[in-house]
Amino acid sequence: MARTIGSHGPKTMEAIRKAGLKLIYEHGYEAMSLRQLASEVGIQVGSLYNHISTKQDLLYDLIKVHMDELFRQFDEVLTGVQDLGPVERLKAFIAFHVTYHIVRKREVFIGYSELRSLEPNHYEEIVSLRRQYERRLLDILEQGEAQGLFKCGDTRVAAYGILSMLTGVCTWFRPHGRLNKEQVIATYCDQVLGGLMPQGSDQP
Amino acid sequence: MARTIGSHGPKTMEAIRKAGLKLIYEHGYEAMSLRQLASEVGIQVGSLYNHISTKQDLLYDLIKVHMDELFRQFDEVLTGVQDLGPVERLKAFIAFHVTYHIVRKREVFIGYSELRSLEPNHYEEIVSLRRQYERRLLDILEQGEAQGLFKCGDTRVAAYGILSMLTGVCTWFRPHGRLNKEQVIATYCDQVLGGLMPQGSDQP
Amino acid sequence: MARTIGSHGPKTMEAIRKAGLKLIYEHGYEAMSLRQLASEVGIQVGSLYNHISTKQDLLYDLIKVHMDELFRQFDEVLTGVQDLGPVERLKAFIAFHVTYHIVRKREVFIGYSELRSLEPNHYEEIVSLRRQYERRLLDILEQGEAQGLFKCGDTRVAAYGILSMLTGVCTWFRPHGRLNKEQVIATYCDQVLGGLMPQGSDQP
Amino acid sequence: MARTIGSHGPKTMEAIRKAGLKLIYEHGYEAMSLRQLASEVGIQVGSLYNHISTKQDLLYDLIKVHMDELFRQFDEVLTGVQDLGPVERLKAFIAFHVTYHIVRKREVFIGYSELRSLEPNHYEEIVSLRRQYERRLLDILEQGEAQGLFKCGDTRVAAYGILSMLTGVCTWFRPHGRLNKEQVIATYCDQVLGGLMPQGSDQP
DNA sequence: TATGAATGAGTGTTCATTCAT
DNA sequence: TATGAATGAACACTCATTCAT
Repeated sequence: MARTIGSHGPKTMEAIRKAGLKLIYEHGYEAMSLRQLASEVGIQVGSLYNHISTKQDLLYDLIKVHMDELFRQFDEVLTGVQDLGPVERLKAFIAFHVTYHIVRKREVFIGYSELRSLEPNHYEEIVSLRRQYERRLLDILEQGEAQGLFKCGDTRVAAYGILSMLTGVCTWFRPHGRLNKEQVIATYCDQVLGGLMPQGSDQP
Repeated sequence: MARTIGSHGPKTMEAIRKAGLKLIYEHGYEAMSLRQLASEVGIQVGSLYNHISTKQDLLYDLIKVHMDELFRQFDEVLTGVQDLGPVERLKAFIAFHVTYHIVRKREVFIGYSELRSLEPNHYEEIVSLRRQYERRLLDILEQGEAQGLFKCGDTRVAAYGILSMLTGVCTWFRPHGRLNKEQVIATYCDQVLGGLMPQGSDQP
Repeated sequence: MARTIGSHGPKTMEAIRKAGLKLIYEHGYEAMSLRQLASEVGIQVGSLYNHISTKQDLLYDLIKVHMDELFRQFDEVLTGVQDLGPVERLKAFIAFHVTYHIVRKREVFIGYSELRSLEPNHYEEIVSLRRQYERRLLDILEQGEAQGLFKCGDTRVAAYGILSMLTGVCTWFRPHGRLNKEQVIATYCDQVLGGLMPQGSDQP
Repeated sequence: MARTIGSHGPKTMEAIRKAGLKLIYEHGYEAMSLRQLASEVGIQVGSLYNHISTKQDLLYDLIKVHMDELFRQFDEVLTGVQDLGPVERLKAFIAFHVTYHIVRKREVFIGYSELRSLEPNHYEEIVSLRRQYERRLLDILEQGEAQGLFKCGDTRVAAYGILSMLTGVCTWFRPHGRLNKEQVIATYCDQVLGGLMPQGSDQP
């Protein structure tokens, strides 16, 4: 009984990824059982293995795809400002990072909270990607520091601080809450840039 | 002739708490098995139950004690500056928060990453305590805003941002790394206060 | 092409019920471990859960099916004498009850000795069924009493006594023992009916 | 710290026996844990072992003491009628058996329902005692049969039936229920003796 | 591709029993 | 005699994974 045109295989895989995202976000990787996952998808647990190889691989896949997408969107957005100065590029970074972390809050949350559930190989790979992403921000800060526009104290500490601050939105931002995305971005732009201005600064 | 000095009961309980802290920090609550825990402590798995009632209760106990200690130390430290202005109190808060999150990095990490592993009752209680702690910072920011010393955009968003930034240290700070605790505190004081200064300010 | 004839699922379930019946009869519900049960069936303990939901549910299932079968056979047998008088119907009841309790001695034994191992819901349901069964006998006795054929003293006490007497066979009757089933039935018919006859009883 | 006069040792043992009787009656031997028992008594579980040697021995002790008491009371009561005829002695037996099974319903219930929980040695001993007790009734029936006073069909079957009937009271009799003990005894005397009477029985 | 049944290792928890104090 | 802590085996149950159909 060969594969027919109407095969719902890809649909099933997509349903698995979606349900996996939801369940891991809600209960954590260790706490999510494949029985739960299968039930959420509406198939039997054995059938999962027609689509995934192991539970671990599903986790890796979700995180890897998220990281790839993070870089893809980053490049798409930041390319438009690559010729501008550090201040403009930092603003663009903030806007992008906050937006992505609001829109993909579950992927993002899993992407760092379940790192420790990854097997060593996968762990190393993803951590390396995260470092590359941090480097994107570090580059901006170092350039700004070199041009006398920023005064970071320590660029690495500043970068970690900024990333922590911005990433935090995925834990408290509510889509229809008191503030909209743009207001949050504006607030954080002020706060971050104000924090980096050399004394007597005049940020807008 | 009841409890003698040589009694090892309390010692065992302390060993369980210590090992539990370590293992949950390293592998997560769900991934830590009581067999691992007992083995780390050096007793049989059944013996754990002479000291804890359930695995869940151990988690709750670790988090609750940590929250209580957080408030206790906060009160101890902040009492000394309670009559000073918002700027000084914010600096004291930053110094305290960073210090606590460096010294108790494992308790702190568990305290938010394993919230979802708490049973509903426990969850509500701890989340409520966290909100009370956030309020401490909010009070400082609101007072500063009222006195025209801070310009937060939105005090709540600012508070979340500051907390995220400061809390982040527990994930990357290394005791004998490039920077010591005081340098990190100084850097973050500049960054946070700079971010809150209204006009072309000149924070000390 | 779903379930095929060779599928051993139903066979396994039947083997579990059979082995469960045997082990609970021999050792009691509490004393029977699922490891014993699985071993008796020839599968791994975890595989049991492809067929039963809990140990408790297996017990309930065994007792419920037995009670249903008791009523089914009762109706089948007693329907044939429903138009006859109380004496004939009591004889039919005795013959039926003794027969069933000899043929299904294990189900019957479990059915009352493990009642206390049932969860409250299940307990209530089964006890209610048992009361309905007792009522069948009570109806006969009351009708006989009303027609002046029986002199029970107290119909309820008489019914309990008769049921206890007849049910006892499942603890001592041996299939190829000194007496066969028909002889036991005859003896008990004499004894029960003699005990209920009004006339000629000259004991003080 | 030697044994003082006020030692409550015997009192503790008595409390253990009483609590054990209650808990085994309510939940069964297998289902009763020594922790439950200790808690009911108001001591720690380890302290039980100052009074009992094993859980099994407690069960044996409870049953053995009950059997001894059964014989002791039987002898006390039946001695008074040992020179009378089978009818009077049967009546005395019925009155005694019912009385004992009402007053000591828990001991009696445990005495047969937990037989299978006894170790082989203990099991054999108790079963042997039970057979001796049955023999007491058998003697009466055989003598009555020999004298033409009873027509039992089969004395052994009749004895089992009578014992089952009378023993049943311990499962349904309620001290302040509709009927008092004397009424039950009277009813069963009529029923049993009526069932054994030779003449006037015209049922086929 | 889906299913239901199987596996074997694992889970948190309870057990009767022991023993130093 | 009582205690609290320890033991090691056992418990019912769940897990991710496999595989014939």
